Amino acid sequence: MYQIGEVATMAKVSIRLLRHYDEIGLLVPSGRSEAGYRLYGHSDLQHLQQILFYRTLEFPLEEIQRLMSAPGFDRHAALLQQRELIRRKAQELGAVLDLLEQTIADIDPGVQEKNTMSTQQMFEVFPDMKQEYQDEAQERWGNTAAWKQSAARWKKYTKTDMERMKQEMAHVYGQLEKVFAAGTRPDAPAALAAIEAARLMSDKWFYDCPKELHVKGTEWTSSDERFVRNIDKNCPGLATWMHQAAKANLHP
Amino acid sequence: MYQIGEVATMAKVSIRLLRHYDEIGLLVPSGRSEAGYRLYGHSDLQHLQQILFYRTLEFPLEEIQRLMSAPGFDRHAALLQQRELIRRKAQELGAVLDLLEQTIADIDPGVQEKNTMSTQQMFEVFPDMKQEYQDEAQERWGNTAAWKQSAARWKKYTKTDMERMKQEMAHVYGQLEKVFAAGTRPDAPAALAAIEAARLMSDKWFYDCPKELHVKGTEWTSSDERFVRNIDKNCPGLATWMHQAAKANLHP
DNA sequence: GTTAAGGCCTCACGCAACGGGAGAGTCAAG
DNA sequence: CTTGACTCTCCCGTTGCGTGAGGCCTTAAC
Repeated sequence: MYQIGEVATMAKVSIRLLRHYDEIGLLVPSGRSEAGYRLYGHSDLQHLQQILFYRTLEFPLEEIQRLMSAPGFDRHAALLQQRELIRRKAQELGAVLDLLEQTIADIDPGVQEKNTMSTQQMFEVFPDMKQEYQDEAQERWGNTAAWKQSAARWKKYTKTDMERMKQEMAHVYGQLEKVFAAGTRPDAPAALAAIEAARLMSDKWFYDCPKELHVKGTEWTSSDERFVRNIDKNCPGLATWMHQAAKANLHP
Repeated sequence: MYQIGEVATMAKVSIRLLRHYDEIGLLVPSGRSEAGYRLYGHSDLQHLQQILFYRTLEFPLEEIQRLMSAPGFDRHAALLQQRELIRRKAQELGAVLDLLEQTIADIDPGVQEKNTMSTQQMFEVFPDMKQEYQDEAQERWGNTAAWKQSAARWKKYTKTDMERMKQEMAHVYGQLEKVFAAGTRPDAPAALAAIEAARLMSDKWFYDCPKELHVKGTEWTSSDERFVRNIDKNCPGLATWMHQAAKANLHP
């Protein structure tokens, strides 16, 4: 367990930043000392590292928070994606470099050759960092309306809300795993009950989720390796089974 | 002459940003239409490009403004420096990439090998963007105290102040050039008067500038090719001559 | 014992760099 | 002469922290 100052020097960030991340719930230290000192464990450090990776990609903090505490978040997959995005960012920097070279060449030859560079050229490569990468993350999720709603709701959740949500989720997924592990067929009543509970949870915490959308949702998660790996962690095949159950639940 | 919207689409920035840059005096369009519409000329576009380069390097706007309207600012030199800095930034990104690879490798092997990565390693490479590059720009200037004071003063200057300053500077440099062009020796009374005027101007607009510091200042500018090129633009040898005059002015 | 030096805590305000309206004038086209 | 696309000037809101102020904890030195 490290104190806040140690973490700050290790990660070369300010103490204030760590406190800020605690305030907004992005990185809540896993313990407190008797005197109220923040105590960070090793998992917190991993968390922080993740956050810093996202930050180099200029993700807004809120986005980072949503991503990292999303139901299907998988560290390994996230790292792979980040690698990809950082590669792309490096390429962009390369483009800027090229533009610089060009610009230099354009005004270099001695006194004052006429500017041969078109106004289009002049600005072609500047990174529009604002969205770019986030959009990518969203595409994977597919539906934008639902996404936005989810994002909007997250804003309002307090820490206690989050706690409650986590508990509910654990319970619902526990049920699903139990039913699935028992070999229940996805159109059996017990399966339908469990999947319905999952749907209602999505509806409550994330976005309006009618049965049709839930079918879609389970389809995505069962076809995206990142989610599958996480959902199937304890129960291989669960993701697909959930999708089938959701379909069966359409016409009970 | 382009309207604000055209510039915005060309440079892929928001209209609001352009207005903001106008407000803070960073990029004041070179004209206005009768109706008060901002009109941007080609030089404004060049200016904007410069600004965007600096912004990719995450220079604070105020810094950019100071640099670009500094007495000895030279576009070509600036471009060269920016190239260097962007190269460095690309390297940093590369380092982050390496760290990502390492981290991935560290948790990849199947189930759960123990984390072999030290906490130091975990954070070694994250760019401390805050200062880094600006410091570089400052080093060139040498004296930090004077620099800071200069920076502090700039904050308070209004546009009209800037106008007045430009006029004064033009006048003082005009005098210097005239005296110099006449072949006056740097220790002649006319030279001393002109250099003293220059010193007082520095003192007034930039930072407390006793004669000793002015000697230093002229020494820097006469040994830094970027300034020399600008000062000597019309009068080759002026920078060095000013340095000598400043020395002579120590003991008039 | 106490006292001084760090490190930590919680407010709380401040700041940069814009985003996003509101309300109103301008300008070409139909 | 009106409509739609642009533009203008306020002015308030937001994100991601920086920077104290004022006060408690802990340790090491006098």
